[in-house]
Amino acid sequence: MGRQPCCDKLGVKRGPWTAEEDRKLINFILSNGHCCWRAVPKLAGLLRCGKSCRLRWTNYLRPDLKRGLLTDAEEQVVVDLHAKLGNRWSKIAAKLPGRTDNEIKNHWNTHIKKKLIKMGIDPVTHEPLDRKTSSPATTSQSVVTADSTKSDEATKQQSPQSDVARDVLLDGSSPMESSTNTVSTGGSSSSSHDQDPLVKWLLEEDPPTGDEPWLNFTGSVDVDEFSSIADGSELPWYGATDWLLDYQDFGLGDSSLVDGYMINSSNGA
DNA sequence: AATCCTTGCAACCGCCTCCGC
DNA sequence: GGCGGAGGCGGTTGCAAGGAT
Repeated sequence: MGRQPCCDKLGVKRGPWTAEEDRKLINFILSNGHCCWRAVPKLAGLLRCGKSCRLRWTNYLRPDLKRGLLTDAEEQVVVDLHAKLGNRWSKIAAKLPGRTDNEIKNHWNTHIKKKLIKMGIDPVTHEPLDRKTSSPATTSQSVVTADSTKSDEATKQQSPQSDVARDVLLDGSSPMESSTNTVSTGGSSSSSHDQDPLVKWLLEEDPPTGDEPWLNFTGSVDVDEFSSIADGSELPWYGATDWLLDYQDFGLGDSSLVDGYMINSSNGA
């Protein structure tokens, strides 16, 4: 049986989102939440597929997102988590509030990977590159690490060798050494992950907090009235929307979005 | 100044997992 | 237990911006 496409490709817009589309999506989710992504585009008046809407929201529009490059400390956590979890970006992202799996994945591929290679660390196995060639047994074990994205068991059997990358970063020239140590307790001498509080934290399942305002926000804000909210303090995520002020930096400053959502600008300016 | 190359990131695609029926 | 729909995830692509030549 053929798999049904997630959405009818005919009449579905693709490519970069416009400010107007963003505005519609934000308006809709504010008013209704996102109970059913497939229905969102239709109800929001968007010619997008639900998947695209979800992606846009989670990766870009969500009000709790941090913007900008990952800090050194965050980068360190990513390396740690990657050594233990492999390419499970969503799990890694879950431990970094305000960061998305896509963002972390991109940052890994564009920054961290190169950094590790430069340091002589295999970004896949987190082992020294030279050791990889000299020890086939170790390498094959490390492949489990790399392929462990589908296997929690494999992840738990991870070799302690995977700490090498973290250790190098910690012992290296990172200016965030002290701050990373607050996260990476156990440091370079951690030979047993079971005793590492970080590992416990890393492998912990995230209990759903249910506090996410955009999930719980089922109030009936009238979209048309929304733009009339003067100071923004009535918004569920008030205080977490600073990034919206940067919209003008994205070249969207002249859009109608500003009228409706740049509430903080009228507040702070 | 023009062209080419590299980099960074948003977005898409297809598969996987979960959950309700 | 099987099936199908929906959401989630990770890999990959395409393009714009910046840098190098």
